[in-house]
Amino acid sequence: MMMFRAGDVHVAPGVALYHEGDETEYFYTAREGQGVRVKHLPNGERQVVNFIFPGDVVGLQAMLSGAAANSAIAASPMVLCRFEKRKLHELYRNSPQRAYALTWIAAAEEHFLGETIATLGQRTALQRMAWALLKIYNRLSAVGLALPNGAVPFPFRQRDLADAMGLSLVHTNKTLARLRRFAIWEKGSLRLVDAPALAELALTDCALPPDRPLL
Amino acid sequence: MMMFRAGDVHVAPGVALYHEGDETEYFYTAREGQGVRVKHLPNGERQVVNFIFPGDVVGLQAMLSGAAANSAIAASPMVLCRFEKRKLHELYRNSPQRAYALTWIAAAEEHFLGETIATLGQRTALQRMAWALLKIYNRLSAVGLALPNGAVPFPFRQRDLADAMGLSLVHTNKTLARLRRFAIWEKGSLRLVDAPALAELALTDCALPPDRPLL
DNA sequence: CGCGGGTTTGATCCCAGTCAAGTCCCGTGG
DNA sequence: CCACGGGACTTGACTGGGATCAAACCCGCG
Repeated sequence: MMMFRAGDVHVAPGVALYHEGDETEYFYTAREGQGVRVKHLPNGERQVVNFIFPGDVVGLQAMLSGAAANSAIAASPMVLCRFEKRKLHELYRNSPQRAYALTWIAAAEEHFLGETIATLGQRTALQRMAWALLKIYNRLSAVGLALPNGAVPFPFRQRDLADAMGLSLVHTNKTLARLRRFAIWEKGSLRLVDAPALAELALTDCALPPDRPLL
Repeated sequence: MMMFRAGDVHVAPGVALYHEGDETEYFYTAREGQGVRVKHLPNGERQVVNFIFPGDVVGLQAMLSGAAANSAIAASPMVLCRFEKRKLHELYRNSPQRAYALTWIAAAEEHFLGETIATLGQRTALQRMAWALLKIYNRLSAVGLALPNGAVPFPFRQRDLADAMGLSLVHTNKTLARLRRFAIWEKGSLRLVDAPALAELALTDCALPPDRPLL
C-alpha cells in the first residue's frame, strides 16, 4: 500500500480532477470534500453520473479504455489519495485483501448506479428528488459528516442536482420547494425534517415482483 | 479455475436466474443466450437495468448486501457458468490474473451504466432508441453473433426495450416505427440499415422535423 | 453602486404517458 | 376446417408533467 500510493491531491471547488477524454494514469480515493462525476453530451447537455463522497473510488472506470468517459469536479475543497493504475497488477499480486476490497467497492458502486437508472427511468420529479435527498443524506451521515443538529454539508448547486436527476433547473427548484416541509437545503447544508415521509415519497423500498413463478 | 467453477446452468426463456431479494451464493458468467437484469419498483413498474449478453458477469453486485437488488431473467435459452461467491477470496489469493480480469469487467460494466444514466437523463425518446439499438448491435456483433446478412439475434419484446429506456410501451413502438428506415427489428433479429445515421441521431440533438417525417 | 451567479416564480408549450381500439399471428380445441 | 383466445405489435385521440421562456430577487464582491 505504501509503495502503491502515489501521493495526496488537493482540489479547489470548481476544479476538475480529470477531464473527459483524458488518458490519465491515476485513480483516486476521496478522503475529504465532495464532488461530482459528470458526462457531457455533444449538444452541450450535462449529466451528473454520481456524487463523490469521502470513501469513494474515482476514476477506475477508465481503466479499460484509457480515456476517461467523464470528468470529476470538486464542489468543495477536496483531498484525495492518488494511485497509479499501472501498479494495479502489482496490488492484485501482492495484496489480495486490498484487491478484494476494491472489487467490493466497485460492486457497491454498480449497485448504486443501478438504483439511479431505475430512478431516472421510472420515477416522477418529486420521487426523484425525494430519493436523491434521502440517498445523499444517508450516505453523508454514514461517513460521519452529520453535525449535532442533524445537518450534513452539501456544497452543490441546484444545477448539479438537476443534471443528476435529469430535470430542468426550473423544475428542480419547484420540486425542492414542494419538499421543503420534509427536507431543508440551504447555505450548503442539508437537513431532513421528516425522513419517513421522504422515504414514502421516494418509494424507496424496492418491492418484489408481484407474482414469483419459481424455477 | 476448475475448482472454482461450480457447474453450468441452463435457463429457459422467461425463467429467472435469481430473484430480487434472494440471498444467492452464486454469481455467473453468461456463455450463450441473452437476458435482462430487472429491478422492480413498489408501484409495480419495472426497470431493465441492463441486458445480459455472452461474456457478461451477472450477480456480482449482490456480493455486498447479500440480497440481490435485481432479478436476472432469460429472454432466450441461456447457458451460464456458475461460481460460488464464498470462494472469491480464494480466487483473489490464488489467481490475481483472474481477479484482475473480474475487476476489469466490473469497471466496463460501470462505464456502460454511466452511459445509460446519461441517456436516460438527457436524451429524447428518439435518441434513446437510436442509442440503444446501436449499443446492442455493436455489443452482439462484437461477440461474433452477427449473421452473414448482418443481422444479430435479439429475442426481447418491445416491453423490455421500453422498460430499459424508461419509455411507455406505446411510445417505444412509435419511436421504433420512426427509426425503421435506419434499423429493422423483427422476428427476434435486429439489422442495421444505416448505422451512421443512427449514430448521428443518438448523439446529436434531434435534427429531425417533429412529426412523422420519416415515412 | 453595478455586476454576475444562484435562486425563485409565473406563463406557455410540447414530448411522451395514458386510454382505447384494432391488427396480426400463433396454438388449441371443437 | 374454422372458431376462439391470448400475446405481441400498431395506431389514433387526448392529457399532463416537465421543459422552456421570461422576469424578478437576493445576495456577496469589486
